[in-house]
Amino acid sequence: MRRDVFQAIADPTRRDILEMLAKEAMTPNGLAANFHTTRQAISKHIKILSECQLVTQEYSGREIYYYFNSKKLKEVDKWLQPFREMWDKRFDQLDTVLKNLKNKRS
Amino acid sequence: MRRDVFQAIADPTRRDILEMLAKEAMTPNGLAANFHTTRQAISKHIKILSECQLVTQEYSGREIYYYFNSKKLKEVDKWLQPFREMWDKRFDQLDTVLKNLKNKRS
DNA sequence: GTTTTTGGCAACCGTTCGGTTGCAAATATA
DNA sequence: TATATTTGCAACCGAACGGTTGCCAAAAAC
Repeated sequence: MRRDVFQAIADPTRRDILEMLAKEAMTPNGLAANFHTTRQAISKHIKILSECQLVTQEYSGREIYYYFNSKKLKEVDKWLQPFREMWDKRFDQLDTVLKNLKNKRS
Repeated sequence: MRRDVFQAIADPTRRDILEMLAKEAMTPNGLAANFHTTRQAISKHIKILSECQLVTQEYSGREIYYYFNSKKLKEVDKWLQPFREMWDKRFDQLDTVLKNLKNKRS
């Protein structure tokens, strides 16, 4: 079972969940109310997000509030970095991009 | 068949392929030589990358050179933007992030 | 104490995924 | 022309994915 951030954000529903949790911590039921699926389906998504630490939890009686953890998204940002330079700056080809990738591998 | 950039980069082999193509255009055989799988497996990955326009192709006789298209990765970058502000700047919580997400939805 | 609400867990189902093998088409080489 | 190389396509396989239903435990409400 591969479980990394890239795979976690591959699903559009999970991306929506992350966006909602970024605004405010929510319970599984609270989240599920915003989707056209069952609570269990959402719970499965939450479990995946938890496993790669994109969300954390906090118990409050019988309710569980899930919190978004932005730090883990850094991994994606980091991977994106060398490519970003390809469209960001004046050079729209290799050059420093190439160097960065080579350093990365060494 | 859902075929978007997020799903395309979910697979580690495909991310490796993109990094290689960012350095230089390559043929399926050339790419496959760098992996411990069959050429056909790599071809399948290339097909997926092609379908969401992360790579383009150019024929040269019987060979096909695949090129990396960085522009499509902007979609990921764009989605990441509001979250990036959560770890980049002084505020490590909502605020402008919240605003950005709300504008995005409207 | 009974009932309702919240939420996890397990089993199941159809589909997709990543991979392999086999084959055919097209180009290059002998 | 015969042969070898490059590549895509189709069929198949086991595993994972996304979803559902059913059930049970714990906390809250009555």
